[in-house]
Amino acid sequence: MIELDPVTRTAARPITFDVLKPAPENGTTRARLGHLQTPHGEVQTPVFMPVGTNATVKALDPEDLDEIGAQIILCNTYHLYLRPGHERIERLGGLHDFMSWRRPILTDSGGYQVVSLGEFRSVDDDGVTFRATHLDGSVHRFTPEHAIAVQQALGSDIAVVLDQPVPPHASSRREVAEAMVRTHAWAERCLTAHTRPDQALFGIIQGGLEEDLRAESTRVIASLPFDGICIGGLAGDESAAQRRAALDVCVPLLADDPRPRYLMGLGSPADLLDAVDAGIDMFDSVLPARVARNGTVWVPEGRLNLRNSRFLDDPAPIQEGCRCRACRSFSRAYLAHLLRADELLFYRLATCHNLTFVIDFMAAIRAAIADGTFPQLVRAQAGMRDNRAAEALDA
RNA sequence: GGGUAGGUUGAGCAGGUGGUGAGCUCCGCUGACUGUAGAUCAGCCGUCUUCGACUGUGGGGGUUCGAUUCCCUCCCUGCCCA
Repeated sequence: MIELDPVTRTAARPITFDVLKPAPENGTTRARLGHLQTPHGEVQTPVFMPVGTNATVKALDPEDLDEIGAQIILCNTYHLYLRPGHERIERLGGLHDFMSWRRPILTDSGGYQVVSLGEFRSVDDDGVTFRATHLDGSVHRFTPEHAIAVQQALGSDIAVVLDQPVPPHASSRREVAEAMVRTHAWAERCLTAHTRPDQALFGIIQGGLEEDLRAESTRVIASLPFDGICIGGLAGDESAAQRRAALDVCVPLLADDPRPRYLMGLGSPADLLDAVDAGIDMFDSVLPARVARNGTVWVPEGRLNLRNSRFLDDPAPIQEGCRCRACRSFSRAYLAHLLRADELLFYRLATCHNLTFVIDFMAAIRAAIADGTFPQLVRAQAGMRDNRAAEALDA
């Protein structure tokens, strides 16, 4: 049963996005406050989405995610297609039931694997052929239509088109242009293939670091009836300044566009702040969780590497006043011990902390936008560097 | 006391029967990580003046141009016998 929009008499969109507080007219910032309504609940933006590639945010369960305050998570189409299989998940009641996560889910299309599995795939105009090298080496074909079919079977709230990102520094202008044109063609094919009425579909802007290509891609993708606009190909090896320059091309062209803007793959606090300032509403990244598993935790002053011997006798929590389960109960010394002993609890606690840190950081950003102090927040954090915490400890 | 197998850089090993032992794995130290082939990866891990140099094969002595290697002796460890 498809609900009809009372005004347009067309099928209601699966999601709605309302800008609660637009960017100020005076141009000091493009940061804005938004509200996203999905079939599985609402999301306050700007938002950070933890990544749960294999239908789990590594080391956490849904109760942990609720406690952390995750509003929406990202899962991966390619990985779930390979294992356990999208049809199996569909038979088992869809991705939400399967993983027991009741809040919204956005699925990535497998487009990122075009880059990350660069050695194990080939791209042509019709799609991508992957070799599942981390499993059995079997060969799999992803076309735009297939990527949509898998995501419809999974039943995510938001699906994403198959695209072809390119690594910014390893690609010539011609390669960037070719991948962009292909991405545009695939975007249209995804729109045609997509039929699930309770699932939104986002398009993806590409164009590398070439200003004119970014602008062209923005215009093309924005001209299509997507429910949201992703900006892809940016959380790679480009500098913060290059990334900001690209955003400053894309976002102004979307100034009058009512749809949410999602910058794919960004996750460090400094990067998030800058991108919100540039006008981005949604983010995802493996960074906070991966970095946590590898021993680094984030604090307001920067980062702490719990592998460092200095923490073995440190009775303080990771971050004084932090509400996460690691900081509520445990010392840095205990966490440093768990890490050295390869104890599994470490991964859960460290991940809880970093995700709580990022999610609280986004909440602080929203609060600052709401009360008009966001530009001050940007200025206050302008010197934010990753090694400041270590310097503070040494001082 | 007799026999036997050993003693290599924090640990565990490899190698080496006259001509370069700094090789590996742990441990340890440090760094990286951004739409997850990542609870992973990289560098360091005897000393120093560190693109190199020096020292180092249980201790001492001997043979030799040259010894980790051959000889003598002592110490230590495991096992077997008494």
